[in-house]
Amino acid sequence: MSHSPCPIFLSGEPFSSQDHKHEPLLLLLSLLMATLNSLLSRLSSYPTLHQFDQIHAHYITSGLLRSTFVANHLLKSSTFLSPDLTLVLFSQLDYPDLFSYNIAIKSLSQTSHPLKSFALYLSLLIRGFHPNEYTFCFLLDCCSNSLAHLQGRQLHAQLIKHGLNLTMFSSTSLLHTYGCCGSLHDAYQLFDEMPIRSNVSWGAIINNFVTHGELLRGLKLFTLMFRSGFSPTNATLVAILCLCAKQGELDIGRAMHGYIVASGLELNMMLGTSLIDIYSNCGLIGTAMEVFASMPVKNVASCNCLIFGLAKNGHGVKALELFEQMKQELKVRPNGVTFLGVLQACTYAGLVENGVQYFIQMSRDYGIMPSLKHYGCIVDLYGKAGKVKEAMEVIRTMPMNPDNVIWVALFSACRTHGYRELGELMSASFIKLGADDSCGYILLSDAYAIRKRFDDVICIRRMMREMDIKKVPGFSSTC
DNA sequence: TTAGGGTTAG
Repeated sequence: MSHSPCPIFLSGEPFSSQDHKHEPLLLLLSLLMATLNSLLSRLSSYPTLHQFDQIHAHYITSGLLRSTFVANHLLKSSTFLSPDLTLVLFSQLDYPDLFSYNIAIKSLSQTSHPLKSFALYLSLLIRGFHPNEYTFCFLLDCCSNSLAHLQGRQLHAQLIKHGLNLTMFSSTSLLHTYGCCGSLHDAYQLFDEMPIRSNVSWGAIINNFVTHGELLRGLKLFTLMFRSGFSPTNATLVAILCLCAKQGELDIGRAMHGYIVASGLELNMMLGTSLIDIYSNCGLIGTAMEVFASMPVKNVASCNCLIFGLAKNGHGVKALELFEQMKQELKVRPNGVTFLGVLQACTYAGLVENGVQYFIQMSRDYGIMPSLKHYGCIVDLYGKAGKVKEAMEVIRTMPMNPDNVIWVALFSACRTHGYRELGELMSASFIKLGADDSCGYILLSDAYAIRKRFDDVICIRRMMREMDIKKVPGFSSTC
């Protein structure tokens, strides 16, 4: 341990190494600090609740907890366990300092009521503390997590008041908060005024535009970032790739892929999975498979992504082969999402029996309880195969209420496989329930049109107009 | 003397 001349505060009393009459006491303190350092180092990694409780108890019995510095270490380590635990500990502090307040505010940002942190902010001001950049970063996290635009603006004013508005960390946090609250103009203005920027601040502003669907503006900034001498972080690349996958921007996705290869970046889980998503969404399933094969490490998300890609590109059997490979060769444990992909693959390949077996396997072998989405897949599996009665039986026996998606799957099956009257009856009941999903109306109107009941078709279409229900136009994401 | 900004994936 170092014998720093820095005063150590125990019970509020400062001792200095320069004070000779306290030499025996200092020796004792040295021993105490050695023990303390050893204990603090045990807290520096991720403690288990049991370890935490042991150290907490030791601090209480030894009286060490009366030191705010020691209490702060305990407070910090409690954040690895639960924000509620941190807040309880904070409430028990007799003399919290700014550090303690900051940790408590940070913990509140991770709870379901982040804006309670403003009461702590007020309290620290009343106690005469001067908030620092940490305080504002954590408070802004609270605003971002609760989409509190007004409070974000109030903090902006406080930052100006405390002379911290142009610093890197607080500006980046603030522009992120503005972005989260949809205030892209404010975010951009702030970014524009920043005297110094980092690749994180570039990433934050690009992410703001990209997450709001403004791919071109994001890309413009992406180019500008290179010109300013900054390189994108993985987070920035993945944000752009995600939007490319969503919007079917194959050329941009390919250019990003080219950049990743040229700059020698490792195709990690995030980047690899995003590329698989783009290529499979754009119909280039072969390239998606090549990307998957070139990934040095695969996890459940990358496997799931390719299983879905194969299924929706009409390679149901290959998707099931990958599922088996995932379990046996890659030793990756499937999750609930994997089974959604597997069930969809069975539906597209018409493998009803296999699908039912996988549905059983999911809970029996992996302990995954089927969700509404899994039941939806089974209804669709039976429905598309013309087994309408089995599909109805699933709906009758499932432990939760069916949603619109499940009803629409059943209506479609009725229409496709000749159960027209049943489909009409269900669509009519669905509409009577006051559903605002356009599918029920469209299916019923189609059913009437097939039977040349055009007066009824007009009636349904009029109802849709009056209730302002619009059919979502079809679109293709392939290029 | 302890903390920090963006974090993205079926």
